[in-house]
Amino acid sequence: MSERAGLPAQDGPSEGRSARSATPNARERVRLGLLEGFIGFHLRLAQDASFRAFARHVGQRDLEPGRFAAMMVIHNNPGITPGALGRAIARDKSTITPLIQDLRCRGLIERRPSPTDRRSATLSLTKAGESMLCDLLRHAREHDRRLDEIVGDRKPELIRLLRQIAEQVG
Amino acid sequence: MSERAGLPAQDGPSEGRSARSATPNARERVRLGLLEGFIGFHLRLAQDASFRAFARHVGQRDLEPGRFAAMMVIHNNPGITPGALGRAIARDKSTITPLIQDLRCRGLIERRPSPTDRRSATLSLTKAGESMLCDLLRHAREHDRRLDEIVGDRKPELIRLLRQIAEQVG
DNA sequence: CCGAGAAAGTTTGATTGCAAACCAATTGCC
DNA sequence: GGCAATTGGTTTGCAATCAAACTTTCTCGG
Repeated sequence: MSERAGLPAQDGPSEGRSARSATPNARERVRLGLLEGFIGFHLRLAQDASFRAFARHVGQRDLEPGRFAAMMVIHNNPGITPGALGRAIARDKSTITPLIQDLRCRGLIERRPSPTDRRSATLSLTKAGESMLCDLLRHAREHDRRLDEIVGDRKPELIRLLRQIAEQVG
Repeated sequence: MSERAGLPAQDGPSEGRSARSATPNARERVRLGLLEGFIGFHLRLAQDASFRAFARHVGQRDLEPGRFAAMMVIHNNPGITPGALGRAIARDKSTITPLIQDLRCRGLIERRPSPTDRRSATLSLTKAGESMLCDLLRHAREHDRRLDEIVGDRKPELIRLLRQIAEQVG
């Protein structure tokens, strides 16, 4: 490591505000040092910001990004099992159980015993689930359009990179 | 195994490789549908994978990504306040409090009352903290090099995009 | 067949994180 | 100077996760 071990100039002990809860950013010069070059760090910031924005736009109407993704996958794969769903959206199976219960309680999905495997179950959207999803999709698109604006024509490349990271960093 | 329970499985460009633990092979075609085009979704998958890999490489030695980032920032900004730290790494202030206590308990950072503001405090790494950070940095670099391989020469562009997302999606 | 081991889900425990309520100190405004 | 509004931090409550233990059911080799 290096960069600077003991840094001299300490531009006034913090002030302004920025990243989180409030305003864009005033002048709060915090040095990130090597962190600046870590992809993982920026991934987290971006994901966090995106998640938050999504929750604001869409979540208002009773559904956060996670649930939304789950419903999308179930919609596209009616009869999918909880396990496969978990793998598709990268959630542990123990996280899926309560998620399913929640969606079921709200009458959005149906869960019936698998005809071929008595341990397992199959999931599908209910009528209400379909229409809720349809509604959500409108807002989700709107949100993603915001992201699209930011990345512009680099979107395909960005997604390609992100997917590679997700798949290959193992 | 009756994978992909009832789905008609066809063209879908989504050749879903398993995401989470286990199931390395087992061709499991889950269609993501529109989700495929959502940047936010891929951000989450990538961030999750990255986080996990980091934790495996580095975290083994008692420190997860979050703590590491915090220490990096403190290292680069000795005397920083908890609030400014939180904004720098995008963590709520209420999350910072216990984090600081934890690092303090381990003797990695020091926390002293701010000379200028009696509400606030200043943070800095201890000797032990510095050497621990130095040690972590080696492993962190190694981890990030893995990411670097994946993104190749698109790294600057990727980071630029991620930062724009983090900043502008407010 | 039968038993060993894998796999699907659920349960439980611990961690991480946000948000809102709260307290103390500071700043601003008159 | 004095009081309201703001800001820094802490506390508390709650949601989302993961990991590991456990139960039931499947699958397979012999």
